[in-house]
Formats: sequence, C-alpha cells, structure tokens
Amino acid sequence: MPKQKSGAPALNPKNDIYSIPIDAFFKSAFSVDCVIFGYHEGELKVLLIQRGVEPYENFWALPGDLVYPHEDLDVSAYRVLKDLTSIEDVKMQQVHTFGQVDRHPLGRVITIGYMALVELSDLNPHPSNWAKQTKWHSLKKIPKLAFDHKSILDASLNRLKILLQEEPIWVKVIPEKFTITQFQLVFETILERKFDKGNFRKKIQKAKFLKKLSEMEQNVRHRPSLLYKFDKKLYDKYKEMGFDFDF
Amino acid sequence: MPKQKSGAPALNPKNDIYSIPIDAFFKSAFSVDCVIFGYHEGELKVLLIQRGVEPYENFWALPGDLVYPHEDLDVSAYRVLKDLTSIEDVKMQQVHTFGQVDRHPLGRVITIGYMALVELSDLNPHPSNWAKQTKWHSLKKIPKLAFDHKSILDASLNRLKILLQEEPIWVKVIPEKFTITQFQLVFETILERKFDKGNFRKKIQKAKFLKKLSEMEQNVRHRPSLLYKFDKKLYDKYKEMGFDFDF
DNA sequence: TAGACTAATTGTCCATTGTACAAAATCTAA
DNA sequence: TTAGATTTTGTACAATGGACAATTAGTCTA
Repeated sequence: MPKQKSGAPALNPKNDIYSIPIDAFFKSAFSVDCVIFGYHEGELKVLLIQRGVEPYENFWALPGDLVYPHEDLDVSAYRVLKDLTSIEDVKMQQVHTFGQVDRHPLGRVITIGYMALVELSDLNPHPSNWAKQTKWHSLKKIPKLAFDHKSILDASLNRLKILLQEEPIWVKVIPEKFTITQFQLVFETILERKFDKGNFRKKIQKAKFLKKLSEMEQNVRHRPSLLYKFDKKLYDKYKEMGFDFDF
Repeated sequence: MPKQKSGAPALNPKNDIYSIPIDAFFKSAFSVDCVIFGYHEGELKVLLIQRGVEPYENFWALPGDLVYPHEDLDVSAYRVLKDLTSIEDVKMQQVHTFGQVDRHPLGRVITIGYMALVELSDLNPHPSNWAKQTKWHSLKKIPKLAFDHKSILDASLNRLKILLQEEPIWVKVIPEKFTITQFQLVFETILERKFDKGNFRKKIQKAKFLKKLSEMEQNVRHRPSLLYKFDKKLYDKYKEMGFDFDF
C-alpha cells in the first residue's frame, strides 16, 4: 500500500488537511449479499443459508460473503453465491448498498445487495463452504435473519416488483413455451394482485414480442391453451422504444 | 485480528475463506461521490470540483472522498459535499455502487454514488479543503472526469429522469408559488422533451396536490399566469395511492 | 354419446386518458 | 386602440383500461 496522504479531510476543520494517513482508511471490507428469488407455480420463495461461522452462527442469512481485494463486485456476487449454495449462471443485478457503521460485528463492512429471479426447480442448491444448510423460504414466513439482511431482502423485493414490469426477468420463470395463464400467474404472485383474465390477455397480445405458436397445451382436463414464446430480438426493438408493462 | 499472510488471497475456488486471514479483507476503503444537479431557468448543470490532490490532481471530478471508518454512508455523503463545496442541507439519494478493481490507483476503493436535484441559484458553492475550484458544468459539455466519474454521472442522470416522475424532487427547483409554465419547463429540460402546453396543463390539474392560488404573476409583458402551490400533505395522500406523473 | 365441467378465448360497453390542434381571454407596450 | 405575447379553455377523436358476459373447445362421467 502506498504511503500517501489522504485526500480526505480531517474531522476537525483546524487539522491540517493532510493529517490523516491514508492507511487509516484502508481498514474496511465489503461484502456482497445475494437475494435469489425462486418462483414456482404461483409461489415466491427466497434462498437462504444457515450460517456455519461466526458472527451470527446458525442464523439464517442471505448467501453473502466478503469480496476479495482483487475481485470486481459483480464477479464476486457470482463467486460467493456459488461458494455457498453451489448454484451458478444466475444473472444478478445490484440493488442497494448498506453501510451502517455497526452492521457487522467484526469491523467496518459495507455490503452490496444483489438480486435475481429464477425458476426454483431449475436450481439445485446445496450448502458448501461454511454454509450449513440451504433452503428456499416462503416470503410469508421469514425467520429472524443475520445482520441487516431483512432490510436487504425488503429492498430487493421492492426492486423485484418494479423490475418485473420493466425488464423481461420473467423469462427465467416461464417455460420456453408457455400459456398466457402461466404468464399471468407469475405477475399475480410477485405483484400480489389479481388480474382479469380477458384484460390481461389483451395486454399481452399488444406485446408483439410474445409470439403465438400453433401448438397447444397437452394433458389438461379442459380446453387447452395456445402456447406462446418469447422473441428476444423483437423484444429488444420494443425495449428501445421504452416498453413497459405498467400494471 | 488474525495475523496477515503475505500476498493477495487467491481466487482459486479450492481455497475457502478460512485459508485467508481476515485481515487481508480489511484493506479496502470506500468513498462517496455526489452528483448535484443544478437546475435554473431551463438549464441543467452539475456541480464539479477541480481536484487539488493526487490522484487525478487538477482533473474535474464529482465532489467525493473517502468515508471515515466510523461514519455512516449517508452521513458521509453530506459531510464530504460540505467539506469540498461548502454546501449543506441537500437531500441526496443513493444511486449505485461502483466497484471495478482498478478504478482507484491508490488501492481498492469502491464508491457509492449519491445524487440530488437543487435550484442552482439557492446554493453558493465555493471550494474548500482540497478542492481547488467548484463550478456548475452544463451537461452538454462535460470535461474529462477523474476516475470513473463519467459513469457515475451517467447513471445518476438516468436515475434523475426516473425520479422526477415518481417523487416530488421538483419542489426544490420551483419557487414556492409557481406558474404551470415554470413547472413544465423543469420537466422539458430534464426529460429533454417538449410537451403540449394545453395537455400538460390538464395533467397538472389532475394532480390535486398542486393547488391553484388566487394570486397572479407580476411584471410580465403578457397575460399573467395564475400561481400554484405544492401541498405536501395532500401529496402524501396521493403518493400512498401510487401516484406517478408518467410522462 | 350426451351432458357436465373447466378453463381458454373473444367480445362488448363505457369511462378515462392521450394527443393534436384551435379558439378565446388577458395582460403589456406602443 | 391595436399588436404582441402567452395563458387558459375547449373540442374532437383515437387509444386504453377495467368490469363483465358470451362463446368455444377440450376432458370427464354417467
């Protein structure tokens, strides 16, 4: 670490502005915490781990850990998630950074929250490294969480609801070929609202990037539904024009 | 704290966190960077400082500095802004955290971006501490900025446009008693779009928390406009119902 | 095989909103 | 008194949103 002086000011305005050695600032750490929302057939859950180390040993927590000194934040989020839950290839987005001074008992650690939405049955999380357990928890009954993870979870849930209407994060939770009813259920579950079937259908049909196939649903005990497919290329066009479901 | 091993921790996935002394993680720092958008009569600017210290000495930059070890992030943003530009009492919001490994030449420093919108003429920034100059820069011609500040600025401008339609951050840039035309100009400037006068007016009038006064504009060389006032209490009611200008 | 059942799909009505554009009103300045 | 400038109101029509009903096309069961 270079022995340079800080650009940071002293707390006391009378202090020489160069009076704090820069080393004093380089004593912090940061972590990433991953909020993985798992959707499956009308239920929304979140992936938690049981911690196997202090602090908060045995508490349920978001999968999260310290970022390596030479690791980019985004990369770290993937690495940490894999380290603890063995799951990979989940695209996460940054949500918010939490920096209360006392949020971590071992020192100054701020944490950057990341989130993603996935189809629960696509993943097979199992604990590794210091995680004792992994478990999908229903959002309706979340246990007491370690650190300030409840706040991170809340903020991420808010973001999820907004994102669902602005970006096609729902592609991850619907089959490649899906019915409009399946699609509607995703929105109803996550936004915690009911929609009129007919009106929802009309709205979807205006979204030209959801293309009607000529195939039908199979093995249902009622009139089968036509299947639809998401067309990424067409979506990109519409997105440029500022598309938004806006429910 | 445990003793430190030499060298940086390996990214080798076979290493678990126990093989790296925790000290190795507590060698980072974080900073806050403030994006202060200043609006005045149809112009949008951003407050920059000229740096008086290395790194990037003499470069223009966002007002920003390292966070003290025992300082909350939000508090730090206010403190840093005041330290460098002498301005106070500006409500800022967190935007995004930037954490590229090599973004800071002195070591691992991630930065949390904050932003605010203010009436430019309400503030009187002047440089203090290690800031050589402060200056409002038009968004149309931004000089080369220090660090990754251009990215921070871009992200904040995006956020500003969204926020303008969702939250009454515009109260800071309109007089207590304002005309609809003044109000419209704020939106046109920041969103970089023109609106039809009549239609804009109708939209505003649906927002019940903008109350028509019985006073008139003075000293204009044309038909004077009625003045309006923002009613915070009424706003809070509508906000609960999910109000959004949605231009 | 007919009718019951279930859910998909289509259609209708009506109030609200968005948009383009025009007309009228009200002040100042000369 | 009139021109100029800008506010304010109005109008017409298309698009949208939401409540709700009718029709359709399958399976299931008697």
